[in-house]
Amino acid sequence: MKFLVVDDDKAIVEAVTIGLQFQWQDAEVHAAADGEEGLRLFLDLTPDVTLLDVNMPYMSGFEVLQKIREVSDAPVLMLTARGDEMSKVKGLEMGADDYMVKPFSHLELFARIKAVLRRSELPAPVSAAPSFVSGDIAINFDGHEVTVKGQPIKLTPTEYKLLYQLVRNAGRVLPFDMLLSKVWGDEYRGDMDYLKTYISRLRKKLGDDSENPRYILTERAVGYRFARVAAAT
Amino acid sequence: MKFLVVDDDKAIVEAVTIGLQFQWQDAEVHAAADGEEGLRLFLDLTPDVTLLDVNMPYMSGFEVLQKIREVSDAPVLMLTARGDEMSKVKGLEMGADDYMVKPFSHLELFARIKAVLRRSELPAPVSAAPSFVSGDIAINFDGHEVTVKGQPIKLTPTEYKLLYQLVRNAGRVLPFDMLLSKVWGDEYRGDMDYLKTYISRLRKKLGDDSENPRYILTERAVGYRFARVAAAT
DNA sequence: AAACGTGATTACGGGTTTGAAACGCCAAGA
DNA sequence: TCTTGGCGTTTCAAACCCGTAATCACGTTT
Repeated sequence: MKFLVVDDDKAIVEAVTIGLQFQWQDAEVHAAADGEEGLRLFLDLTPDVTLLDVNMPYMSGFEVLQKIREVSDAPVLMLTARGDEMSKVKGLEMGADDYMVKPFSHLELFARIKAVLRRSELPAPVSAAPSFVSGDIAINFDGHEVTVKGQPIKLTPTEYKLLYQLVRNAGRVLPFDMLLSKVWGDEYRGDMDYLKTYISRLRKKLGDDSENPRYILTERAVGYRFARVAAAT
Repeated sequence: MKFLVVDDDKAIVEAVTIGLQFQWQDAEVHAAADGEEGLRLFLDLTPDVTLLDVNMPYMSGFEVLQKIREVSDAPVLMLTARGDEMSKVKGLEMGADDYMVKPFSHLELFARIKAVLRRSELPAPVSAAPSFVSGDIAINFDGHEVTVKGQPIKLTPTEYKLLYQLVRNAGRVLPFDMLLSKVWGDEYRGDMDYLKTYISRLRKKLGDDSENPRYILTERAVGYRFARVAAAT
């Protein structure tokens, strides 16, 4: 879940950021301190939810909201110190999804964000096409599906996680320690035994030959690298 | 536009009614003075928007909301004299779209109703989607009707919600925690027992074999996935 | 009042995955 | 050629994960 927080009050940004990361484990929070920067980040990042302060230098929250609504229907919650009616009504009429007056409770903010997300979360089109293809291997990340020469193969969770890390960084050498910490956890750094075992299992399932590997290449004393191979026609 | 106002304070009902009729010329406003009547009217009328007071005789607004959410996703705004945090958060978590504390400005109320309507009317593709078909299974989202090989089967509300989540994201792995939070609520994250039981029941009713499932596939240690199957001709 | 349907919990069995160790092989350097 | 460090493979028992049946509590219906 990607959030954008636009507010010139650093204390608020920080507090909200921490709260969001606590509520959504996969929260990716970006922050902007003024309207212009906020709009730029919005266009760049296309966040899932935007929290927008009204009173800001350079460009007010209303202006930012207007620009956002010209190109996007993404959920926007306005935050403001002013509690007056017309400001609220104006924000909502302009297309904001909710409007909160500072100071607000974090619990309420999160509950309102969830309420808005419930409504706006479209069924997010699931593409049937694999999201990664290399040689005979195709991977659909949405469905955790891996096929070799069109045949689906079964991977255990750990095998999948390892393959995922390799493929995500295809073409780049991943140091052993980095793979260990990403797949097993930080405390497993240096424990080559796991890696050796699982790389071997992966190669077997992918039909790769360690003597002459096509996919998982070994960089001696450094790490592994997933080969970027032209898709088989 | 059909509204339902549930509140035991006649003055509020009357004022809101007049306001609604002023704002929406084609407004059709129904009123109920207590929770039971409110629920009954809701089921009878299927209003476009429901305004629900929390403190009412016989059946609290929370109870009414819960019952409503078992069968419908229609927009609900809670109204209350109590302004305390937990009450707001509870209402929003239970599926309310907004939560206003009395006394409130009519302008703000209408602005919020409009904001909620904007959101809830958009997912036209969902409600318009005639039905979902996969293999021998056909689902009519509008009527909550599910048929297997042409035979209609009865699902309990919880079973339906679970199936709905799976089908809505057919082809995508849904993590256990996500299913738990969507079907039972955020506070149930980690409680695998519910999921296991209901998945088992669903599979039985759908005629699916867990050893070799056609529809609900298990991604060990990750989640469940509804198979994307070509419709049986 | 009794039967029923539903949702919430618990307990248990079977299969799969994982961790850990042992062994084997190759390549680089002495 | 020998040695050693670095990587690959296999094996097996313990741990874990999932499916299902059984039970309980509660509210509704007959």
